[in-house]
Amino acid sequence: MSRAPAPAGRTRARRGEGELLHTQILDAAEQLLIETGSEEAVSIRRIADAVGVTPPSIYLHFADKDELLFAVCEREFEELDRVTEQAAVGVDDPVDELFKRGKAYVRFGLEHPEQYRILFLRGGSHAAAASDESRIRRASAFDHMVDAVGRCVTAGALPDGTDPTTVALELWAVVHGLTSLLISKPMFSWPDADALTDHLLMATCAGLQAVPPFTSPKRRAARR
Amino acid sequence: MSRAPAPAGRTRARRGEGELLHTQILDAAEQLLIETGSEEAVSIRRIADAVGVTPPSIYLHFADKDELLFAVCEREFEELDRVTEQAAVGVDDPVDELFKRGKAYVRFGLEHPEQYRILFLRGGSHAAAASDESRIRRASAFDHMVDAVGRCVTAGALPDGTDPTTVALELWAVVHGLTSLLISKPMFSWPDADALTDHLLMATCAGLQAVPPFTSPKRRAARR
DNA sequence: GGCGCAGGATAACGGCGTTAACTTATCGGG
DNA sequence: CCCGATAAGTTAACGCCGTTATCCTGCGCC
Repeated sequence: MSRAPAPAGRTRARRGEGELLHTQILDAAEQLLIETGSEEAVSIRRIADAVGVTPPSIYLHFADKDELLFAVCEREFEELDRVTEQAAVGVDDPVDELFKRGKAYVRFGLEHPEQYRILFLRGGSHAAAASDESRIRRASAFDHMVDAVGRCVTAGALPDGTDPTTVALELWAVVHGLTSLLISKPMFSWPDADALTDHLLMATCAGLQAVPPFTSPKRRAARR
Repeated sequence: MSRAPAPAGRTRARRGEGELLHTQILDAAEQLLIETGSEEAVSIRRIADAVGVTPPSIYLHFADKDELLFAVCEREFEELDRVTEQAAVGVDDPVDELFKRGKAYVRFGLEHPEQYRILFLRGGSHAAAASDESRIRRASAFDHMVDAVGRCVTAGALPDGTDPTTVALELWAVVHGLTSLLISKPMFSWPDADALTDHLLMATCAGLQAVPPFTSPKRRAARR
């Protein structure tokens, strides 16, 4: 695993093309992350070597390592949105659409475990600031899920008074729980992931139809 | 935040009492993890300083840092079992018991976020080998959950033919999904965590009662 | 043709996990 | 009573890491 001594072919970018290195860095980091399958194996120095540049040059384009890794995964997860959208095309039954989206989500997470870990299983430092609501929403996969839940409500498949955002959060929690457990406990003797996702989503949807919608406890016990 | 220059009071253990340092290391690591709330801030050197010993001495008692951190959290999560067991005492309705256990799980995770992250949100290297099924089961909180689901089945609250282990996995995924999202996306504008847990667990349980039990897809489509 | 500045490179700092080799105190046995 | 074996550490060092301050260099415009 000796660090490759750089492609050596790189020549310095021309005047306006500093942005070029930016995407080259992202590409190299992404490939390293996929090849090694481990975040800690992706070091600034390794990325720099892969691009054919010295480590400090990275900092001309990214504030720090966290931002770089997050940018890699943000790019990767634009594909998550594409995949889940793709899974929903041509599906008429809005509840079935929830299934399809959920299954596509789990499948995608299992196919990109290390990126999934970085995006969703961290918290520290500025990563927390970088993963705030605005960025999650800009990824838009979540918003699309909210819309799909909304269609279930208007179709009468979910009770009146249901808040689509809350239900989307709940469904997100379900598929995220499955995905992250499957990723981080691979030694566990799991049933078939796809069938399990199916069953749990079916149960959850059936349950959400049967129980009264979520209400915030704001005044359920007025002021303690 | 200058590293404390060691309590300086420590004197070398006597002949048979090498194990003493073992628990002192665990104590110091646990306290550092709680104080700083971040895994990366807990370094071997800091732990050694806190105990009043030099870094290599740690390796007389732990193979590497992963094993140390995991040991810390394993200890912490024996308390998870205690807490969830406590939440279940005196609860007659077996389905209500599932609720109580789930809520206690989420609450515990939110109160010990960094330990939760280490135990459940990693995967790399030997950590994967260290978190295999046998160790999860020895933590026994999961086994207790399986038993609780079993009681629901025998009480008729869950359909005949239900596999308690599968349902326990599903419920685990639900509470784990909520917990880990709440931990790693704190900036998101969440509804009240307790009420959300309540609602999602209620829906999931209602759904599990309503839909047919999980069946493995072994021959659902014989050989592709 | 020279000069400003974008696009890098060099060198270094402090911290990290880990290892090899050495030291020291304790304790059972002669 | 002392002595050597050995448990319980220490010292010194290696190679990696992220990051910063500083310096260089050649493209493109006047």
